Amino acid sequence: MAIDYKATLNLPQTEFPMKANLGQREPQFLKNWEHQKIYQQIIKKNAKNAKYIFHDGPPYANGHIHYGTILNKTLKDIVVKYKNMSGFLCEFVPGWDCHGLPIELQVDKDLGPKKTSMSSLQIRKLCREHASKYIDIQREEFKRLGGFADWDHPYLTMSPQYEATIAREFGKFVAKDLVYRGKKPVFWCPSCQTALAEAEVEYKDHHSPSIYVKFRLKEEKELQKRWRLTEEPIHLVIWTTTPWTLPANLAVALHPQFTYVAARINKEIWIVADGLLHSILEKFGSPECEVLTKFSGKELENFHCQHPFLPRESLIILAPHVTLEAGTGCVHTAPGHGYEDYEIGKKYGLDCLAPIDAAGKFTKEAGADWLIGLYVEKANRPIVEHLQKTGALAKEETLSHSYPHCWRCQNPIVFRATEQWFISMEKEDLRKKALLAIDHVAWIPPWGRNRIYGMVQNRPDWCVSRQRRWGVPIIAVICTACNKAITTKEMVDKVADIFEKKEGADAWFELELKEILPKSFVCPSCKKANSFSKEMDILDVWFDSGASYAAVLEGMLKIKEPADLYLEGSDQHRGWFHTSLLESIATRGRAPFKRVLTHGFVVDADGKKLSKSAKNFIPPENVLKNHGAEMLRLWVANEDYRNDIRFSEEILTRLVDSYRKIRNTCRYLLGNLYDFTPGKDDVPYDKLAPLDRWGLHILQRTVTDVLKGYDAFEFHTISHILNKVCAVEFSSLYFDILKDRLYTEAKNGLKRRSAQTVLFDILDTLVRLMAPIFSFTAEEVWASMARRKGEPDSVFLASMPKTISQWDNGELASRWERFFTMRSVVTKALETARAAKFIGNSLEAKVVIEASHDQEEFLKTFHPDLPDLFIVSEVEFGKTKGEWVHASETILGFKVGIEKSAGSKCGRCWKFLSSVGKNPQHPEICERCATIVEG
RNA sequence: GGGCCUGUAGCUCAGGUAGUUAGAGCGCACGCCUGAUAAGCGUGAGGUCGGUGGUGCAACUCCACCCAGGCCCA
Repeated sequence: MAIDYKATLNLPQTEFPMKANLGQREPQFLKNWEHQKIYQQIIKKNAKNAKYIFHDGPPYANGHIHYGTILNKTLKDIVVKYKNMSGFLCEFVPGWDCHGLPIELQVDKDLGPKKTSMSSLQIRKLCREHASKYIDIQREEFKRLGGFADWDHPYLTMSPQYEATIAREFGKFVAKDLVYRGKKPVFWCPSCQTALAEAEVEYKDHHSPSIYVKFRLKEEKELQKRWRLTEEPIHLVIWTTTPWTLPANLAVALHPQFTYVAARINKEIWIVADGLLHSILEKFGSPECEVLTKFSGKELENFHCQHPFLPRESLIILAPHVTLEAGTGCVHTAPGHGYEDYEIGKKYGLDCLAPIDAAGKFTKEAGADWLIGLYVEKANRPIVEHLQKTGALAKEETLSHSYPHCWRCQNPIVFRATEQWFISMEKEDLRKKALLAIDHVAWIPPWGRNRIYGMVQNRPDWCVSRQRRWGVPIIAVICTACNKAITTKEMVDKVADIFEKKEGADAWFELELKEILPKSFVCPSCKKANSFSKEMDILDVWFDSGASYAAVLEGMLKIKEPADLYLEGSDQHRGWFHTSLLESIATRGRAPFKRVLTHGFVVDADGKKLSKSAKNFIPPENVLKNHGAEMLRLWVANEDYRNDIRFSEEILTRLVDSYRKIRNTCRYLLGNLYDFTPGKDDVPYDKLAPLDRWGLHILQRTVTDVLKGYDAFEFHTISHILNKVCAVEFSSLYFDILKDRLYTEAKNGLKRRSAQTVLFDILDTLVRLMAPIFSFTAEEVWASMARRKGEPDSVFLASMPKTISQWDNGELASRWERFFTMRSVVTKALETARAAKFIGNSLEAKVVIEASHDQEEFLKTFHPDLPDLFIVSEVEFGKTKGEWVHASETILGFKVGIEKSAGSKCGRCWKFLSSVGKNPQHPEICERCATIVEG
């Protein structure tokens, strides 16, 4: 009976499954990590090492995680894992941004009309519960991704300590006199009597009067002379759809670059934009028109008009927001009733006049008795009539247009200047210092510098007050006599202490002012009153997260220097990076970070933004279930996050494919190392087969490149490197050639042990390089492999591979490179023969090489391994003959012929050799195999 | 409308200071193997480098404009 020679081979053996089944198996890994407290172990292990200070930016505690947050947290996790495996102590304290409008609005919505009957404290309690709920949800979702962090001790901007820090940081601004109170127009609902946020505004169609109003020029005489006109009155004609804002008119704006005309129309001289003259004439029924002169808008800057019905002058100003889309090119400007008007008004030092009260009724500031007490919408009619009477009205129509309405009561709203709190950008040179600091920070990618620089350069003073309830209050009191707001550092610190010791910022809503104000406290402004009320505005949430450096790095981690890294999406140039910078500059005189890394946004296959309504993305939970978090990690690591990054079904499929290659590479390695014990079976470097040394060279080069990728935060290069090296150098070259040696050589012989030594180094190195990205798979491999003595149970407690210069052998590498070029000529020749069905398995072939002397000598240095290196049975040098000859196009004079190998097939190693049958004991196998089988 | 940025094979990415027929891995097609087997190996086909003009002897690479897309602001 024939002997079963297959049983005498050393075929790979491993329990490591080919199919990863990540969706189902990952939760077990997560449980193990949690059980062994892996994060705490890592931190404990590195406790004495140099710190790499990473600071997590807080996501908003509302809703579920999405691709954006997955991308962000995974990138952070890769950095933290890498740094910790590279000999640093890199802590990850995750955080959540808890206050703010979106949560309050959600709570509002859930409450419905009940809200009006609830106290601030009750609403705040619901907001707190809402935030807590989503913190728990998001925490579980983040954990599912395989990220390591101190999940049990996150920072929350609504914790009493954090709220106290926010208050104290605000106190530092107060102490430096950077905080002031001023007016700014906000959306205001007169029927709800409250300020509205942009998100609370709905645009609906609305009928408004549309009027043209003449403003008589004050400096007529001068211009009549300049333009050589007769002594007729000159009017600037403005257009508005809100006549009730005319009492607040302080200016008429022209565009600095537009051409204006002075034209005689209806026997009067009007000034309008040249570009609109045609449409104006049409509107007025094509009256006779004589253009008297043309001039640039710039010419009238700082001239004046008479207000049409108030004893006041209107300044003529220049504004870039003037357009030629509608109107006259002369824009009625009321800084208290429009944002653009406000902005430009500030430039010209105009007052922020808004002579209406909370209910939308004119106050005595309106300047005319007949206006006082009138509700704005109701004032339109009398104003128009008044204009008509005095002859200032040029035309009246009605217009249907989109107008802002209150989302709750559905009534039209107004823009109204209200008292707000600001942080000055100029005092203490805050802006200048921030700009200076920007150039001392490393921005990745580099254009981040320009982006934030431009924003800081152009931003207005920071409006930090919000007329809301869910946030940290602005600690200030208001004098009931003179209405001045007063805040001092002492006051703020005292309240902050109460926040910290008690139940947080809720305290502000309960405490009595006598608890914080000294008995003798007198209003510093009017010097007489000692009766005050509490300021009820809260701070902009961006102030909260901007204080995270103080609360988390200084407060929780006791760190004194700036963070090494902040890592967020590119929208944070305006958000967290921005406010963190401003706060740290103002309070500490330096940036809170040394390096800021930004990533782009997640878009679909066509580069379009993901949207729930367009349904242009796969829900993340589906990906988790079907492919596991590992595939999301791989996705994050595969794409160049400095640009927007795409996610699609096809991309996912490609990732699954490339994952399989890596996984099977690991499986091959594990399977062939089943009987190898590192430290016992290793072969020293100088005894290794030349090809095995080449393997180590490739490995060394891979280590260098991968570490470079990690250090430069260019993770996508790592994926590409690992992919390519596994597919090309290892799988299709090295591993393929190695099979014969591993399977057929003596189990404990030098040839096989030499190969295994290198395979072990490859596995031991790859698994570490992979770990920060392929976290689940690396841990799985680590658990399945034999390890050197003293190595920990988790790959994350092990170190990144060291570079071993002995392995880096350029001379050897170029020899092999030359060899592989020649080898590819052989494979091409084999392919021609195979295509013609001359051979199937390459072991059926004998390779005949016709080459120059030099080439032949070179190849002979690989003797006697040439057949194995080509994976054929025989190699000969000489004249090629027969049909299957391939001449190289690139290597001059190099020709390869394929012939059938003369020998018979060895029943064990499957090579076709003449030695088969020579051993009578084993007539079916070759001599080498016979020797091995006999032991 | 403004600021910052992106656009190279089906996918993900390389392509110093402009210089020969634009590269890689994956995928795809075809074939081989059946001792990594829902694996492995080989060969091959894919690109008017978003578009249009311009400056150069020469442009994926420089300039202008346009188109598409993203973030932020208005």
